[in-house]
Amino acid sequence: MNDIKAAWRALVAEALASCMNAKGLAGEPVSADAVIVEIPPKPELGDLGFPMFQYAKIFRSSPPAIAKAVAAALGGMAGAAALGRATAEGPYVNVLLDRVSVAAATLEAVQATGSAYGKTDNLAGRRIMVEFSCPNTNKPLHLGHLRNNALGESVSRILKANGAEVRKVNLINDRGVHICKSMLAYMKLGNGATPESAGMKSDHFVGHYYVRYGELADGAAGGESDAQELLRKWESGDPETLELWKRMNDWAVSGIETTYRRTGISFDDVYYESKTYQAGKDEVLAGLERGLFYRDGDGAVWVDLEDIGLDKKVLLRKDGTSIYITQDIGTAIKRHADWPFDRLVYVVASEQQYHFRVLFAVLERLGNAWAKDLHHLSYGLVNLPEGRMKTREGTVVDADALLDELIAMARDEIAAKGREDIIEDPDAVAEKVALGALHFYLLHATPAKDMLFNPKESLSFNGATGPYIQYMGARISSMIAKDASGEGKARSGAVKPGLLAADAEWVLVRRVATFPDIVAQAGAECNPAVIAGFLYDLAGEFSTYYHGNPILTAQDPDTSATRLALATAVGRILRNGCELVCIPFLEAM
RNA sequence: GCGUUCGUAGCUCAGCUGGAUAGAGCGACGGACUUCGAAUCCGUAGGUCGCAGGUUCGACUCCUGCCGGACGCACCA
Repeated sequence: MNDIKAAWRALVAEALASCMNAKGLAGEPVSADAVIVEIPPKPELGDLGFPMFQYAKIFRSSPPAIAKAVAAALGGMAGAAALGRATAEGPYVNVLLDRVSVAAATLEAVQATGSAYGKTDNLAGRRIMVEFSCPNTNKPLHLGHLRNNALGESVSRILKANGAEVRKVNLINDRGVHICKSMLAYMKLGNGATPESAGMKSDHFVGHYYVRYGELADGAAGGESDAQELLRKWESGDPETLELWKRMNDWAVSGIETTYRRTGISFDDVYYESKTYQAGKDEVLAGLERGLFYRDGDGAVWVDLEDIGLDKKVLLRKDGTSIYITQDIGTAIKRHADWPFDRLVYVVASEQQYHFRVLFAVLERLGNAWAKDLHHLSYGLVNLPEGRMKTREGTVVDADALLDELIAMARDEIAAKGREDIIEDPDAVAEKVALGALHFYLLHATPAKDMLFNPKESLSFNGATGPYIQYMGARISSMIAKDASGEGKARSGAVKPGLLAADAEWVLVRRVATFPDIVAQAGAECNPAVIAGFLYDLAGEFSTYYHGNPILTAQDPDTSATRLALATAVGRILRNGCELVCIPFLEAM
């Protein structure tokens, strides 16, 4: 649709120029890029609209008068007549596209490209690394991670659909005081238990001890000196400490990986903080030697960023151990060496905006020219009706528990609708419906905004939800299957694009034709919500359409065949689009 | 205090680089299953787009100020 818009902008610019000539007006000709296109609020007004307000000064006449002149000029241009019809509507020049040719071209494009329909080459040749998830190994994933994972995976798929070479990376935060807390609790309260002996998923097992750290003397007192002490033993390489650390980390990581698998999330490469923090220390010390940083009286290393509106920040503690930002410095440098990227996107919550501004500034100061290619994709928190999720208050929405609940609900829904015997594997379908619901919910809102998760109202499968979109896909798949088995009239008819020119069909044709533009927009903005919203609109329009327009049982075979071709194209877009927002496409549900 | 960000219907969210009457879903109320799958569809009610200025032919959209919320400004991660 963007190409059609571009063509018409050029035509309107040409028409404006000829009108200026006709009136003997001097001045800069209007460039096609400057012409504003929009979609008229009502379909009957046209497919494209061009406001004429801005030309009133040049023409020294009213916008409606200009619109009439421009529409008349367009009417006399052979190039325009072939593409559609221009009319003046008040201060606007509106264009009615030639529906038949657009419909024919769109259906043909969808059919010819199939799973590739919608892809662009806007980012061709670009290497983009996307970092997301980044779990701590002291507890299982929660709802906030699910938003992060969905965003990271979806953005990666969208960037790839725009032609980029994408590398998805994870960073496991497997060292630090918080890890030591769960280790301490396990040492004192664990009695040698294992996830197997306790009958718990291994990451939940580790998280259980992290919570129980509060039962220890130091933990209950709000102190953490014993954990700091253990961290020092860890950094000095104490064998016993390392052994326990490795065992507990393996439990945590393998449990978290299980959650990734069940949600369809994957990575091309995984970095471990325990392996990169040392590199960060080295970089900081090298920067210190070069005079980029300074050491205070206590021995801590600082960077002064006040000249660019940031503060003075500590990069190394007085005892020489590294902190959060230290390892991020090392990790970034290592990543660029491993896989030189044109862009690195960090999918991290908005609460860390300041951290990333500092990180990028430090990396630039260290002389890394690619620091300008670092991008923080900031997203808002997932809040609960009672406020923020807090581990201590037990208000954290656990990822696995939420998934289990959604799956159970989907399973009940399938049973309630009496479809257990119709679909092949109800349990597998229930899982996919649950994922569709979860991912649509997490991705339909603009990333930057905080969002509210109200369990009672959010776990619905009706209305603007993932399952609504999946349902339309299943209905279309069902129709296609019936046609293939010989039901209906479509097989005896021929596809006639001329039959798609009516308003009802045109709504869908136009929407389908817009899909590549939507993919491009989502890629440019790194915003899956653009795709999610589009899919919901398309599904809704199709739903309205097929309620009022019989397809397999249409009056005549040609109409049936043509409508089925349209439905097939819609199904294709739903399938391609769902892939981009991590919503499983279902043939039946 | 400083910085970032958000404020659209009772609730959850859309609203394209400023443009024609601000749109959905949920909830409420009323309709539609002997007919391609009712996880659906159709209709009704519901908004001075936080407030006040400014820029503009035109502002939900841009600028300023104020009010309100969230987050950050740790030798925690």
